[in-house]
Amino acid sequence: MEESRDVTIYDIAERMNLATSTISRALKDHPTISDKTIKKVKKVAEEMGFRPNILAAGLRGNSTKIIGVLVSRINRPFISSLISGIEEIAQKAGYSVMITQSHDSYEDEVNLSKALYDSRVCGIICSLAMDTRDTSHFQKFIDKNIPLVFVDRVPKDFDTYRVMIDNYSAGYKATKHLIEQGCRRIAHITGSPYRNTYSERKRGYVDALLEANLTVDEELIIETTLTYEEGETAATTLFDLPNPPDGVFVVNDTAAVGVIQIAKKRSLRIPEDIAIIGFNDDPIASIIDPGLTTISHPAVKMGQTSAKKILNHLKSAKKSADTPKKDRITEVTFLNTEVLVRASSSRKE
Amino acid sequence: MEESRDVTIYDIAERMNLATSTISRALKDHPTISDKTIKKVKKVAEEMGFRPNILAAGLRGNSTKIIGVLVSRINRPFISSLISGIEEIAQKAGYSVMITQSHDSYEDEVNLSKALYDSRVCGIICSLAMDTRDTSHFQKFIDKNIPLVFVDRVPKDFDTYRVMIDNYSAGYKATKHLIEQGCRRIAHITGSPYRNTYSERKRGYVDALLEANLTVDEELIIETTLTYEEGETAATTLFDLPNPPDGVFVVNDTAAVGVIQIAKKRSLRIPEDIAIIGFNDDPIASIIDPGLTTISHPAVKMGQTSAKKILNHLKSAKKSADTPKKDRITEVTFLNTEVLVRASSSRKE
DNA sequence: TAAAAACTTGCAATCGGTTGCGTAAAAATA
DNA sequence: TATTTTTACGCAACCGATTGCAAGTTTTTA
Repeated sequence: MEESRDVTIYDIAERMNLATSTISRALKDHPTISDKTIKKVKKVAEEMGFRPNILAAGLRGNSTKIIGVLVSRINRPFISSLISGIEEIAQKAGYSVMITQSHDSYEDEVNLSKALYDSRVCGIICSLAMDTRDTSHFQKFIDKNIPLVFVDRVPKDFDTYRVMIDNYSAGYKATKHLIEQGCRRIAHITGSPYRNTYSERKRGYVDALLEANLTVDEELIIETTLTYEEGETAATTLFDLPNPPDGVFVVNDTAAVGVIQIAKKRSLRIPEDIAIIGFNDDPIASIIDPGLTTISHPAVKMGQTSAKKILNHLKSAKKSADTPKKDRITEVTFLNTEVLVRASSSRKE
Repeated sequence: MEESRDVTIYDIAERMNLATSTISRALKDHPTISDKTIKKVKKVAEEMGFRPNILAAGLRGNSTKIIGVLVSRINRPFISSLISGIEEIAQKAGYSVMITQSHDSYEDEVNLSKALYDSRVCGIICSLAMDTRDTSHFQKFIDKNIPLVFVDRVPKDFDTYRVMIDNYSAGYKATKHLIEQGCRRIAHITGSPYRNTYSERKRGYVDALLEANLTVDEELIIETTLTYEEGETAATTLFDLPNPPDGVFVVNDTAAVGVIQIAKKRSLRIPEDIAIIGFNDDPIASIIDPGLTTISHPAVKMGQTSAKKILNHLKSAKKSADTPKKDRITEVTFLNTEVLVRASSSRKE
């Protein structure tokens, strides 16, 4: 078992009687190296099985080709699809992805942001933890001109890239759909009001109600952590009301499924007695019986878009290395959402 | 906007009139440094906001504190839970996780294994691509004594850590369960025979049939890529048979759900006409109606276990740096599986 | 043909911890 | 008090690629 040392540019330089600087430049098509030399170097490098030491390059340049990802939890349909999209784009461009999960804890988020920073990630994509209010721990990325993309769960007061859906409009559409199905007393099961995703959807919900001259009953608005169990609990509370709702807009499918199960257990007819709409279009939405009407949004595409923002930023930053434009970036990308009507809400043909 | 340079051990050394070597050693409790000095150095480092440059350390030691992960696809319930478990353990130990997905392509797997190797990961956890037959691209990790863990989809002829379930026994249990429910003609929808996960389950299936004196009908064994759609297709084929099955053992829940949907569409009674058992206990299994009987296995725990194998290996390797034990490692860890009986197969009270 | 311009390549410092080896200082032993 | 041991720390090379600047060579221009 030979401890064969990796071949370095020094080995190539020695073999070719050239300087390491020439090798280094030739390998990345530096314009001051002649085409002949470039070709020869590349050929020899190939022959010798040369693979550049990423760490050495990173140390020198004080940056890696790693995109950091910071999300609440990996094993959620939406998040894992998001990551899948990120990884796909990154991989194609020769970048790697480093994944971390905050478990929806602000404290973890702060620590992980530091860890990613220390890892010299070339960019970071983050979806905020449920209880994050202060986002100053991300400022260091801005200061170092490291591209930062907030995706889905974004802060409202941070000038940087944002990739998201129009939550207000989605909430409005969802609620309006229920109204169109004849619902007059629509409940709303939501998450932390600190997260734009939920506060905005709620805003859309409220506006849709008001527009239809329906009253907004605080009793019908329940704040939860959006688990399946909490969906069940919220549903129980709602159905036990003296004047129960005839429609529910739940901000994620997991909790919405909990609502369906309770409704079924109580022999409520869906959608006749209670129409239900969820959010995300998780796989279960199309599997459950009745099919869950939901708001679909392109998770994979959101990931891809986020990754592209990072890559583009890096590309243009390289070009304009001379022009030290340090303007604050405020680029918000909205991806489309769609009401996916299924049986849980279709009262009409 | 000050381009405040990061503080290095040089800065600390200068401030304290000590050598960088002393700082470096003090920060990691090297025994030759006095406790007084260690405390002082740590205090100053803390004050100055020192954060070690991972790349520099990695370059020198030719290794990082990154665990590489190579899986088929991230956005699958089983895989994302697996990764979640890995990340959790890694994070607690101060390690990072680099994720890549082969998309079930052998070629991608080869390239990604190289990329992870080049990234100087300190260990690698892999679940093989669907069509991987040759695993020699992993040999380089062994040669460099980089711990390699195969998880779930493992090769049969590679001496290294393996974390998996007893697929044979699981397949046997699943089939036997159907037999106990009175099924006499049990179909089997499986994946690539090159993957241990599927070939072993099939072996268990066959043995369970033989043991019960049931005939093994090749017509009832269908090989697929295990998507929802292929589950539907396979079900259609089976149900169209002149002598259709009265039970189906599907090696994943996704395809099993496809089977259920087709059965329902054809108004077959589940489980009276056709009993169905899946594999994985994906979230949909408990949501779908009827509930899908399935084989559960601890995805998160498999991830955790895999990560621990890596960490333990690194720990013991550090201790026995003098004892250059290079024996081939063949450590197989089996995690438990369980038949989760739900409505899709319970014919009896 | 001489001088200027353009093209190629080399030199050497740099990034920031890590570590083998040497040595000064303090403590233990003779 | 002299000598051996132990303790504590410093020196300097090292990991491998990158890059500003210098310098040599060739081509172009006057």
